[in-house]
Amino acid sequence: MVVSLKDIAARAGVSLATVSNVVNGYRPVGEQTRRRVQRAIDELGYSPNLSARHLRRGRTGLIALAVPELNNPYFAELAEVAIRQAAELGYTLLMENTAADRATELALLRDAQRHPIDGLILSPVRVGRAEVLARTADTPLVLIGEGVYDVPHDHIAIDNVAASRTAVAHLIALGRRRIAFIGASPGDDRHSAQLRLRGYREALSAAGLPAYPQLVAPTERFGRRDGRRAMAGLLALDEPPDAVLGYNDLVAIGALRALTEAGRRAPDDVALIGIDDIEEGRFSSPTLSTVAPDKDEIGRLAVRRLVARIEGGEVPDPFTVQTPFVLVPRESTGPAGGG
Amino acid sequence: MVVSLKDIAARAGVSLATVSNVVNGYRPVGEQTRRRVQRAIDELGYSPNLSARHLRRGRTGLIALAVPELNNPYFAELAEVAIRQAAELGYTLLMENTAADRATELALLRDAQRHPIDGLILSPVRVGRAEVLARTADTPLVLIGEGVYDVPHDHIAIDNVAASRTAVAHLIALGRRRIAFIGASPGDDRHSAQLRLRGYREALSAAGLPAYPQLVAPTERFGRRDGRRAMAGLLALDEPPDAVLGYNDLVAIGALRALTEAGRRAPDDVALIGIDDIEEGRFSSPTLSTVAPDKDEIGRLAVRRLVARIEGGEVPDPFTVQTPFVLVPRESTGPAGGG
DNA sequence: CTGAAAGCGCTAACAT
DNA sequence: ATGTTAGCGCTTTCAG
Repeated sequence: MVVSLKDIAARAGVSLATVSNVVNGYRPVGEQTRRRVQRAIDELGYSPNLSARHLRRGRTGLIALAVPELNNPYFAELAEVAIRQAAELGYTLLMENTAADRATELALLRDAQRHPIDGLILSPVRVGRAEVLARTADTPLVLIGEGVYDVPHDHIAIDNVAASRTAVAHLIALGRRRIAFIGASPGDDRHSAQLRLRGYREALSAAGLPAYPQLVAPTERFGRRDGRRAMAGLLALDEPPDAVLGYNDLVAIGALRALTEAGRRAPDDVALIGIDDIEEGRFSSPTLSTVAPDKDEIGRLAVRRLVARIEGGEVPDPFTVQTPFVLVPRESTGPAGGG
Repeated sequence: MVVSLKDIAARAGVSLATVSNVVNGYRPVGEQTRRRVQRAIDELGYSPNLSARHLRRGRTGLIALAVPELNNPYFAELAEVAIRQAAELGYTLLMENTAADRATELALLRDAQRHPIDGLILSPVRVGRAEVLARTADTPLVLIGEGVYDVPHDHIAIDNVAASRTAVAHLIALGRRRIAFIGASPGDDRHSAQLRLRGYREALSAAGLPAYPQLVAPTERFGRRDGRRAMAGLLALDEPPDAVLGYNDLVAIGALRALTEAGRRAPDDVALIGIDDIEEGRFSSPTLSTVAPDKDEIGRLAVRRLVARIEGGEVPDPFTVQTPFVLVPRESTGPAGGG
């Protein structure tokens, strides 16, 4: 049987409003009354009907985190943090998979999702500044992790250009000279791929190294198999690279596999580095060097920011936060022969 | 601005009920009327307020998938399938992380989650038959993937005993004789760990091989680092194993890393096999042999079954489905020296 | 085929 | 400190 406020009110001999106040603490309630109501609640096992509450309040208590791939451990790790933070703030977090699909991202921006939500955290990869600016939906929006800048929304991201510059500088410091980049975006979209490519070029140029176009390998998507295929291509060159930056750790791990299959070794023949710091990279052989964003910080900040927007009040203007990152050298770029 | 049924009704000059019928198709509507209403809907950009609908219908359109680790790629892959299937059936799927915590699992069984849901898919690891039987909540429940049998609920799982028997038989067929199992559950819970251990023992016994107790390594949890620690322990034995079955792929990958760190090789020194067939195992070096459950089937079936229960109608009695699995031999158990 | 109206359970404004 | 009540937006029964 399902008990409602009314049942509690009847049992405790008080009005609906009083029960509601005991439950929500919106108005003070006398100690005696409170106890009686609480007892009725416990005895009858009442829990509020959230649909009714939501209808009345105009809010659902639900926020969504939309990411391009659920399967990517980076996003799984991020989701874990975000879910916890959301729960702490009294919200439930819904995972949404855009599958890196432009239409899906646009639909989300338009608020056209199946379930009503109070706010959206979006990791956009196929929409850019223009589409975000054109948005008319008024559900609060927080952007994470990609390169859509200068829009009137909160945005939490690492500095993609600096991250990839750091990675390449590390390779250069180790004496590598023919450095490849795997995971350029073939089209105009996937903004972060372009930013990471830019960082790669900047690092080369800063070191006075030539940029060989054939060492920039585009990929369709950004998973392990894409990294493997691209690396196989690079190894088939007359002069293969002596180091590789992968767009992310997954791509780098795919590249590592291609290397192994070709009978070459990292870091001896080719040094490898990725970006993301997924746990997998700590257990590969060799372990994978990477640039580690602060996932905890990103996840927590995104949720807190969004909830602040939803609940209104004294919220500063939308702003972009660049969260810190650190270089994590591991075996795949270690001194050759180390291992 | 937010448009409601009333706005559409006014615009189209019809009653609320008619608009509702155009939207839901619950009763037939005249062609003329339908067109007029549809135009109003398009012009004003109406979309139903789901909180109101849910309040009225007594359902939320939300189902939850509760798993012990979001981070485990096996569950991420499963979630991806389940989310898609749910969407196809008009439901939104909520991910819930039990963190393999008994209290959390019990709370879910009691329907004590933050958000109201129409049904629950649970992968229980710390509760057993008794707790499930004691459940009084009437939200439909589908169990997946673990060893809670003979309860009046739908249950989708592989045959854990058979799966691990198959894995060990494979190792034996390759000539291995000192076979270890990593990932025994230290306590009484984590039922599936016990089932897989049983399969391991059955396979040894069927082949007339001795079961060395020191080759059964318990782990606290079931991640990569647990596998690594346990393997390091096994390698320190006077007579280390010549093959290892990991409770799951993650544990096996951790074990593989420990092997590499110890300067030994798979499969030459120790053959390795896991269970789950996560993508990571196709890219490790060596690639990881495994027993592959049909994740697509499990995810789809679980959701379909749950939705059938929710929507009532002609639903057969609760039943257990054992989904198929296949042995996937890869390099980690390949002929020694093969690569 | 269409309309009127009740009411799902709750919160919050208005009374007392 | 507590009670009364309108109404959130929708579905669905009852009338016509």
